[in-house]
Amino acid sequence: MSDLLARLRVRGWRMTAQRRVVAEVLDGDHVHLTADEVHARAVKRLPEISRATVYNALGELVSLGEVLEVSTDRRAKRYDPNAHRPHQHLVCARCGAIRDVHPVGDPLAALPQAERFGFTVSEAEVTYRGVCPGCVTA
Amino acid sequence: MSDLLARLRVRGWRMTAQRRVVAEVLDGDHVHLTADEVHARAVKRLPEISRATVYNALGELVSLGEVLEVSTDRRAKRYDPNAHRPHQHLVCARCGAIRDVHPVGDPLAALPQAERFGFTVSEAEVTYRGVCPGCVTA
DNA sequence: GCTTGACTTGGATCGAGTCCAATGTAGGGT
DNA sequence: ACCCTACATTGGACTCGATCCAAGTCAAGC
Repeated sequence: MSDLLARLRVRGWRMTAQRRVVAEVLDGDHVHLTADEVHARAVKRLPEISRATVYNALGELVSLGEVLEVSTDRRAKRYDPNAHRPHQHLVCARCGAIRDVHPVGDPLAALPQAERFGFTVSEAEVTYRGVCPGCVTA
Repeated sequence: MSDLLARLRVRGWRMTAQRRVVAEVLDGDHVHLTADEVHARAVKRLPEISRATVYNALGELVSLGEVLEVSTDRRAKRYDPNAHRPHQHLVCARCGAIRDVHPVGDPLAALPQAERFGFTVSEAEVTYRGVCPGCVTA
């Protein structure tokens, strides 16, 4: 879909085989992969790629703002390639499945000035928790 | 303030020296301590208490609903003794300070049925991020 | 094509948390 | 008061995700 590779090249991101593969993995499915899952998929295309490189590449994509980090629990961080549109996450408490969701209104607006305690508040991150259809019936 | 110890006893929580100390630490200051910080304070009163025991006690207080777990980043979980009133958290991106805040309205209500994808949604956890007054001037 | 500064590697290391078998003890029963 | 036993504690080993590092490799500008 989105031409992540092209955008990265334009922004002067030094392109290597490893980085290309990582970017391609993320640009493919719009699921929320862990670093290890990204590594597993990357290995299929480039067997020698190391975990450290995957971590490096992911970290850079995050600081470039092309990918979002999501940590909904104490397990592995997940990487969300859908960085272009603001959204929140809905997580299944049983199986850990994650969906992007779009609540109405700006969650930041719900925090009155009096509740900001002098902070410069820049972001509101909402995690909805529940049980997904699959886990309810199972 | 809240008589955590009394409530625990009433609920049949088997009381040991270690558990008492952990409960007292949490009931004292209303700050958001990590497990290690709880342990450090507990050791002052009961030098032999082990980390594992602190983890056990904290875990039980959480499942009893007397304490909330807060993980705002990839670092250590923090424990929030203010479980009796619903609230959200405001976190300083620089120093990690946490404040309890009370946004207006129910964040759960902001998620339309169409955005729930068949999940049974039970909870909305909001983390506001920003920079605290101390870190802005520093 | 050379050069060089940036990238990659894998193995060591780290930090938070969990697990476990051995030991200790709270609290109900008598 | 004392005993029993089910439950709690201990600390050291272990897990898991992530980060660090020094040595080797390579993309891209000249």
